[in-house]
Amino acid sequence: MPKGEPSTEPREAPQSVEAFRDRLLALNGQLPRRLQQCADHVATHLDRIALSTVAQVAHGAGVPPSAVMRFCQIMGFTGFAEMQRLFRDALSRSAPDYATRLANLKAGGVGQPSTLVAEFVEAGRQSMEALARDLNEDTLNQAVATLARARTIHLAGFRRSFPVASYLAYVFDKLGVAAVLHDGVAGLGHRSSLRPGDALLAITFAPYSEETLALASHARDSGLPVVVLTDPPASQLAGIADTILTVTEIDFGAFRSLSAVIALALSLAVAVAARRET
Amino acid sequence: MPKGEPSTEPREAPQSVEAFRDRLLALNGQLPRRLQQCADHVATHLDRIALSTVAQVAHGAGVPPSAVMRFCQIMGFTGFAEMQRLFRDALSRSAPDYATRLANLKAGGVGQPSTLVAEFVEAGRQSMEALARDLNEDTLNQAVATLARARTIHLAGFRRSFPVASYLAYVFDKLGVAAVLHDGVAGLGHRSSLRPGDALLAITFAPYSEETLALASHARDSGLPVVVLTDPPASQLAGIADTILTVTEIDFGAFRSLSAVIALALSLAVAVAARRET
DNA sequence: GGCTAAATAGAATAAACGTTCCATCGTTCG
DNA sequence: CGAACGATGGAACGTTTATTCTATTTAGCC
Repeated sequence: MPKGEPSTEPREAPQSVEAFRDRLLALNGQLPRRLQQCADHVATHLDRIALSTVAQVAHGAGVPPSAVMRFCQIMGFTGFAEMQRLFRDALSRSAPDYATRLANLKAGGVGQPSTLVAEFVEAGRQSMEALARDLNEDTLNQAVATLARARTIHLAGFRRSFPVASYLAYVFDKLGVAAVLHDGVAGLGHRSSLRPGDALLAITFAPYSEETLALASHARDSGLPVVVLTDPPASQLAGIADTILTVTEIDFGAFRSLSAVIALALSLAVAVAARRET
Repeated sequence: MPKGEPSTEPREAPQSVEAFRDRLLALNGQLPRRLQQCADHVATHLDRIALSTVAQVAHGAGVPPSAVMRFCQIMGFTGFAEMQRLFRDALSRSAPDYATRLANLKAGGVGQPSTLVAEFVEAGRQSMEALARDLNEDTLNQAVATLARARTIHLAGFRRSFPVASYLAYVFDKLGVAAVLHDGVAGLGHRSSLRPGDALLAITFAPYSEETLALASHARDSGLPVVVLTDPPASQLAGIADTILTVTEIDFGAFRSLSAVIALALSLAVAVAARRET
């Protein structure tokens, strides 16, 4: 970063929420007290701006309304109204009339296929939000580190977890990462393929399948690290896994969309592959 | 429905967006011209209310502002402000600070696992929205009808579609619907299991896998109905499928989240099972 | 420690907006 | 055909909310 601090000088207003965040970051630390309070509060409640008044934002930040106005001007806007428009536009673009469409699909009547689609879409969306909200970054990093060290990654997932495991097998193959899918074909386990230096990635949801638990125990006994992808609470698994990644998948009826699980699994796979290459 | 038309009489205001829609439906057809215009416009742009002014809604509906005010009162609210509060509350509940959280995850830095999660979550969410937006209900109903008539449903899906096919096999099994997963284990096809009265459900994305195309052609030649779940444009498939369901899955990098495909596939399965039971 | 400049808070102002009211128009029913 | 009622549009009103201004305080610098 060059000397001098030109970033509080007037400039044109951010044209997107991303640009807004960038400017907020650039300003951080070189603002007077009250404006810094505004910046802090706004940064952690970006989504509220679209629906709040100046007075509400000011109250949230613990400053008088006039401080919020100065903050808006420092950010490059003529005032609060112009800043708010940026967030309102973003908000209405993000949900053009998605909600309406969903409601229309649902309104078709119970049992109609389109109603089911709406319900599953809704369940998937909620699952995604839950994943983003509850993700434990430390645990994820730990899982990536463990798997990146492994020579071969063994994948376990049966019944409803099998699609996830098989997708991981496909993705690891494409990424050039050695992985074995324990699919139980022909009634055979692949236990003998577990070698020192390998790791096990198990996907299982309560009630846990016996095959998965057995395989995990076996791997543990052989001294291999075990990473488990499951749903909370994972209390039963504490004894047989080194790293436990939990993900809350919202069900609709008896079935789950797998959206969040797959998103997490994919991230894990891509991160592991990236870590290996470097 | 009893005689008389009490539904335009004063009553308490709807407490939820669902209740609002219900009341809108109940009122439909028994409103004076201008109020009906308001109702029509509001029904198709439910999401805009939260962020619009009276003047904007009025302009959108092609009526003077005072007509919108009367509409709000007919709906049971004291005025536009009270009605708007309902939608604003719903909007802020739906995105508590999901957007902020996503941005924070992304801000972790390129290559960080948490950044990947944010990207996959975002891709999944967009895919879901695209599905809800673009779903062709007629085609879906047709697919359900076709599969519900089949004695046995044959499932085809290889490579990255295999997780979807295998999940469908699991779900059909749980639902008590006869289904065969053509998994290509041992290099065998299951062609001989295709019998008259059966149907084929194939999942494949461009570039289409040869196995799937071959199986679909074979089924077609045998006179079996073929339903395909694929991505647009599906022009190549027109010749070998009776029903083509398209779904746009947003990719992140080289991989797709499968969220939308799975949601659609699940809906299909549950609808087919429901249709059979009756 | 006093001088200068920036920062702040609160009140005053102005704009935007929701709401109400009333005169006019159209429709229906006697 | 005419009276009565409901619907309509537009203007006036009052409230809410953004914005500006200025006196006062605070912080920085010689």
